[in-house]
Amino acid sequence: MTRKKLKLAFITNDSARKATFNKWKKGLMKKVSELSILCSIDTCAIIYSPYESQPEVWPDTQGVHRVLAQFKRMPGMEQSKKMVNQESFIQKRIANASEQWGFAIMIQVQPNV
Amino acid sequence: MTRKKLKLAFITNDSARKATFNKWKKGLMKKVSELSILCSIDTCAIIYSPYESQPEVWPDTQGVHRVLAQFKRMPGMEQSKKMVNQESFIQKRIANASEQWGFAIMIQVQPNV
DNA sequence: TTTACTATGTATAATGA
DNA sequence: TTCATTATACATAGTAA
Repeated sequence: MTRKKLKLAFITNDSARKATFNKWKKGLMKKVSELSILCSIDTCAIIYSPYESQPEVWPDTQGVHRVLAQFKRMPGMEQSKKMVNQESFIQKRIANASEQWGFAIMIQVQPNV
Repeated sequence: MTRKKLKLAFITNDSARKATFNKWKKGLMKKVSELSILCSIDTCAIIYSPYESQPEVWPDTQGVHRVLAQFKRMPGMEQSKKMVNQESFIQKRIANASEQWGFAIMIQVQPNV
Protein backbone atom coordinates (compact mmCIF):
# COMPACT_ATOMS: atom_id res chain seq x y z
CA MET A 1 0.00 0.00 0.00
CA THR A 2 1.86 3.03 1.26
CA ARG A 3 -0.01 5.70 -0.62
CA LYS A 4 2.19 8.20 -2.44
CA LYS A 5 1.70 11.92 -2.58
CA LEU A 6 -0.51 12.92 -5.48
CA LYS A 7 1.52 13.68 -8.58
CA LEU A 8 -0.45 16.27 -10.49
CA ALA A 9 -0.04 14.94 -14.02
CA PHE A 10 -1.98 13.01 -16.62
CA ILE A 11 -2.44 9.38 -15.56
CA THR A 12 -1.24 7.46 -18.58
CA ASN A 13 -2.41 4.03 -17.42
CA ASP A 14 -5.94 3.59 -18.74
CA SER A 15 -7.39 1.54 -15.92
CA ALA A 16 -5.73 3.62 -13.24
CA ARG A 17 -7.06 6.80 -14.85
CA LYS A 18 -10.56 5.40 -15.05
CA ALA A 19 -10.43 4.26 -11.43
CA THR A 20 -9.23 7.67 -10.34
CA PHE A 21 -11.90 9.42 -12.37
CA ASN A 22 -14.64 7.31 -10.83
CA LYS A 23 -13.35 7.92 -7.32
CA TRP A 24 -13.02 11.63 -7.85
CA LYS A 25 -16.42 11.86 -9.54
CA LYS A 26 -17.97 10.15 -6.55
CA GLY A 27 -16.12 12.48 -4.20
CA LEU A 28 -17.18 15.58 -6.13
CA MET A 29 -20.79 14.45 -6.18
CA LYS A 30 -20.71 13.87 -2.45
CA LYS A 31 -19.21 17.28 -1.78
CA VAL A 32 -21.74 18.97 -4.03
CA SER A 33 -24.59 17.25 -2.25
CA GLU A 34 -23.20 18.06 1.18
CA LEU A 35 -22.58 21.69 0.28
CA SER A 36 -26.19 21.84 -0.79
CA ILE A 37 -27.30 20.81 2.68
CA LEU A 38 -24.77 22.83 4.68
CA CYS A 39 -25.59 26.10 2.94
CA SER A 40 -29.17 25.46 1.81
CA ILE A 41 -28.22 25.62 -1.82
CA ASP A 42 -30.05 24.00 -4.71
CA THR A 43 -27.62 21.85 -6.64
CA CYS A 44 -27.62 19.39 -9.43
CA ALA A 45 -25.13 17.43 -11.44
CA ILE A 46 -25.29 16.04 -14.94
CA ILE A 47 -23.00 13.54 -16.55
CA TYR A 48 -23.77 13.23 -20.22
CA SER A 49 -22.36 11.33 -23.16
CA PRO A 50 -23.31 10.79 -26.80
CA TYR A 51 -23.19 7.07 -26.05
CA GLU A 52 -25.86 7.22 -23.39
CA SER A 53 -29.46 8.04 -24.18
CA GLN A 54 -30.00 9.63 -20.79
CA PRO A 55 -27.60 11.83 -18.87
CA GLU A 56 -26.79 10.67 -15.38
CA VAL A 57 -28.28 13.22 -13.04
CA TRP A 58 -28.17 14.18 -9.41
CA PRO A 59 -30.20 14.48 -7.25
CA ASP A 60 -32.99 13.54 -9.67
CA THR A 61 -34.62 14.76 -12.84
CA GLN A 62 -36.89 17.16 -11.00
CA GLY A 63 -33.92 18.68 -9.18
CA VAL A 64 -32.12 19.13 -12.47
CA HIS A 65 -35.21 20.79 -13.92
CA ARG A 66 -35.32 23.25 -11.06
CA VAL A 67 -31.66 24.23 -11.17
CA LEU A 68 -31.44 24.44 -14.94
CA ALA A 69 -34.56 26.58 -15.11
CA GLN A 70 -32.97 28.95 -12.66
CA PHE A 71 -29.61 28.73 -14.40
CA LYS A 72 -31.22 29.73 -17.68
CA ARG A 73 -32.71 32.84 -16.10
CA MET A 74 -29.36 34.09 -14.81
CA PRO A 75 -27.90 37.25 -16.33
CA GLY A 76 -24.55 35.48 -16.10
CA MET A 77 -25.92 32.59 -18.07
CA GLU A 78 -27.26 34.91 -20.72
CA GLN A 79 -23.76 36.23 -21.07
CA SER A 80 -22.39 32.72 -21.28
CA LYS A 81 -24.86 31.82 -24.00
CA LYS A 82 -23.79 34.88 -25.91
CA MET A 83 -20.18 33.84 -25.52
CA VAL A 84 -21.05 30.41 -26.84
CA ASN A 85 -22.71 31.88 -29.91
CA GLN A 86 -19.60 33.87 -30.60
CA GLU A 87 -17.58 30.68 -30.41
CA SER A 88 -19.04 29.04 -33.49
CA PHE A 89 -15.62 29.02 -35.11
CA ILE A 90 -14.45 26.82 -32.27
CA GLN A 91 -17.43 24.51 -32.67
CA LYS A 92 -16.50 24.04 -36.30
CA ARG A 93 -13.07 22.86 -35.29
CA ILE A 94 -14.53 20.22 -33.03
CA ALA A 95 -15.28 17.19 -35.12
CA ASN A 96 -14.28 13.98 -33.41
CA ALA A 97 -16.58 12.10 -31.10
CA SER A 98 -13.79 11.77 -28.57
CA GLU A 99 -14.69 15.22 -27.32
CA GLN A 100 -18.36 14.45 -26.83
CA TRP A 101 -18.45 13.38 -23.26
CA GLY A 102 -19.22 15.73 -20.49
CA PHE A 103 -19.97 16.19 -16.88
CA ALA A 104 -21.64 19.18 -15.38
CA ILE A 105 -22.25 20.32 -11.87
CA MET A 106 -24.47 23.28 -11.19
CA ILE A 107 -25.03 24.77 -7.82
CA GLN A 108 -27.45 27.49 -7.02
CA VAL A 109 -26.35 29.83 -4.31
CA GLN A 110 -28.57 31.93 -2.11
CA PRO A 111 -27.35 35.51 -1.51
CA ASN A 112 -26.99 34.79 2.18
CA VAL A 113 -24.23 32.28 1.53
CA MET B 1 -9.47 23.48 17.99
CA THR B 2 -10.40 19.82 18.12
CA ARG B 3 -12.33 19.58 14.93
CA LYS B 4 -15.68 17.85 15.28
CA LYS B 5 -17.19 15.36 12.94
CA LEU B 6 -19.12 17.10 10.19
CA LYS B 7 -22.78 17.43 11.07
CA LEU B 8 -24.63 17.34 7.80
CA ALA B 9 -27.20 20.05 8.41
CA PHE B 10 -27.85 23.66 7.50
CA ILE B 11 -25.36 25.96 9.20
CA THR B 12 -27.55 28.53 10.85
CA ASN B 13 -24.76 30.89 11.88
CA ASP B 14 -24.33 33.34 9.03
CA SER B 15 -20.61 33.94 9.29
CA ALA B 16 -19.86 30.27 9.88
CA ARG B 17 -21.94 29.34 6.85
CA LYS B 18 -20.22 31.89 4.67
CA ALA B 19 -16.80 30.71 5.84
CA THR B 20 -17.72 27.11 5.13
CA PHE B 21 -19.07 27.99 1.72
CA ASN B 22 -15.88 29.80 0.78
CA LYS B 23 -13.71 26.92 1.96
CA TRP B 24 -15.77 24.34 0.17
CA LYS B 25 -15.93 26.43 -2.99
CA LYS B 26 -12.16 26.71 -2.98
CA GLY B 27 -11.82 22.98 -2.37
CA LEU B 28 -14.25 22.13 -5.17
CA MET B 29 -12.47 24.43 -7.59
CA LYS B 30 -9.15 22.82 -6.72
CA LYS B 31 -10.49 19.32 -7.18
CA VAL B 32 -12.08 20.24 -10.48
CA SER B 33 -8.81 21.72 -11.72
CA GLU B 34 -6.81 18.71 -10.55
CA LEU B 35 -9.23 16.24 -12.09
CA SER B 36 -8.78 18.17 -15.30
CA ILE B 37 -5.06 17.49 -15.24
CA LEU B 38 -5.16 13.91 -13.96
CA CYS B 39 -7.62 12.75 -16.60
CA SER B 40 -6.96 15.26 -19.39
CA ILE B 41 -10.42 16.72 -19.12
CA ASP B 42 -11.49 20.18 -20.22
CA THR B 43 -13.14 21.91 -17.30
CA CYS B 44 -14.53 25.26 -16.40
CA ALA B 45 -16.35 26.84 -13.53
CA ILE B 46 -18.62 29.84 -13.38
CA ILE B 47 -19.85 31.71 -10.37
CA TYR B 48 -22.50 34.18 -11.41
CA SER B 49 -24.76 36.61 -9.71
CA PRO B 50 -27.22 39.30 -10.83
CA TYR B 51 -25.30 41.69 -8.61
CA GLU B 52 -22.02 41.22 -10.44
CA SER B 53 -21.53 42.37 -14.01
CA GLN B 54 -19.06 39.59 -14.73
CA PRO B 55 -19.30 35.98 -13.61
CA GLU B 56 -16.26 34.65 -11.81
CA VAL B 57 -14.75 32.08 -14.11
CA TRP B 58 -12.18 29.32 -14.04
CA PRO B 59 -9.72 28.71 -15.61
CA ASP B 60 -10.25 31.83 -17.76
CA THR B 61 -12.76 33.27 -20.19
CA GLN B 62 -11.31 31.36 -23.09
CA GLY B 63 -11.58 28.11 -21.18
CA VAL B 64 -15.19 28.88 -20.38
CA HIS B 65 -15.86 29.61 -24.04
CA ARG B 66 -14.41 26.28 -25.06
CA VAL B 67 -16.30 24.20 -22.56
CA LEU B 68 -19.62 25.95 -22.98
CA ALA B 69 -19.42 25.67 -26.75
CA GLN B 70 -18.91 21.95 -26.34
CA PHE B 71 -21.56 21.73 -23.64
CA LYS B 72 -24.08 23.33 -25.96
CA ARG B 73 -23.40 20.72 -28.62
CA MET B 74 -24.06 17.80 -26.27
CA PRO B 75 -27.12 15.62 -26.89
CA GLY B 76 -27.53 15.60 -23.12
CA MET B 77 -27.54 19.36 -23.08
CA GLU B 78 -30.16 19.53 -25.80
CA GLN B 79 -32.30 17.32 -23.65
CA SER B 80 -31.68 19.51 -20.65
CA LYS B 81 -32.67 22.62 -22.57
CA LYS B 82 -35.88 20.92 -23.57
CA MET B 83 -36.54 20.05 -19.95
CA VAL B 84 -35.98 23.65 -18.97
CA ASN B 85 -38.46 24.88 -21.53
CA GLN B 86 -41.05 22.55 -20.10
CA GLU B 87 -40.40 24.03 -16.70
CA SER B 88 -41.76 27.50 -17.45
CA PHE B 89 -44.40 27.06 -14.77
CA ILE B 90 -41.63 26.75 -12.25
CA GLN B 91 -39.88 29.84 -13.59
CA LYS B 92 -43.06 31.82 -13.05
CA ARG B 93 -43.08 30.86 -9.41
CA ILE B 94 -39.58 32.15 -8.93
CA ALA B 95 -39.77 35.86 -8.37
CA ASN B 96 -37.50 37.00 -5.59
CA ALA B 97 -33.94 38.10 -6.19
CA SER B 98 -32.81 35.88 -3.36
CA GLU B 99 -32.75 32.98 -5.79
CA GLN B 100 -30.65 34.75 -8.38
CA TRP B 101 -27.20 33.65 -7.47
CA GLY B 102 -25.56 30.71 -9.03
CA PHE B 103 -22.43 28.69 -9.41
CA ALA B 104 -21.71 26.25 -12.18
CA ILE B 105 -18.97 23.77 -12.76
CA MET B 106 -18.69 21.99 -16.06
CA ILE B 107 -16.24 19.29 -16.84
CA GLN B 108 -15.69 17.79 -20.23
CA VAL B 109 -14.74 14.17 -20.24
CA GLN B 110 -12.86 12.31 -22.93
CA PRO B 111 -14.28 8.87 -23.79
CA ASN B 112 -11.07 7.20 -22.70
CA VAL B 113 -11.66 8.20 -19.11
C1' DT C 1 -13.39 -5.81 -15.04
C1' DT C 2 -15.56 -4.08 -10.07
C1' DT C 3 -15.42 -4.12 -4.98
C1' DA C 4 -13.24 -3.78 -0.46
C1' DC C 5 -9.59 -2.50 2.37
C1' DT C 6 -6.61 0.66 4.89
C1' DA C 7 -2.47 3.53 5.37
C1' DT C 8 -1.67 7.91 4.35
C1' DG C 9 -2.37 12.28 1.90
C1' DT C 10 -5.49 16.11 1.95
C1' DA C 11 -9.28 19.25 3.25
C1' DT C 12 -11.13 21.77 6.63
C1' DA C 13 -13.58 23.03 11.59
C1' DA C 14 -12.46 25.53 15.10
C1' DT C 15 -9.61 28.81 16.89
C1' DG C 16 -6.81 33.03 17.59
C1' DA C 17 -5.02 37.28 15.76
C1' DT D 1 -14.61 40.87 8.99
C1' DT D 2 -10.70 37.97 6.76
C1' DC D 3 -6.23 35.48 7.34
C1' DA D 4 -3.21 31.77 9.33
C1' DT D 5 -2.79 27.84 12.12
C1' DT D 6 -3.22 23.03 13.23
C1' DA D 7 -5.52 18.92 14.98
C1' DT D 8 -8.33 15.83 13.05
C1' DA D 9 -12.10 14.26 9.92
C1' DC D 10 -12.27 12.78 5.50
C1' DA D 11 -10.92 11.20 0.76
C1' DT D 12 -8.43 8.20 -1.81
C1' DA D 13 -3.89 5.57 -4.01
C1' DG D 14 -2.43 1.45 -4.08
C1' DT D 15 -3.35 -3.19 -3.38
C1' DA D 16 -5.71 -7.65 -3.21
C1' DA D 17 -9.47 -10.65 -4.11
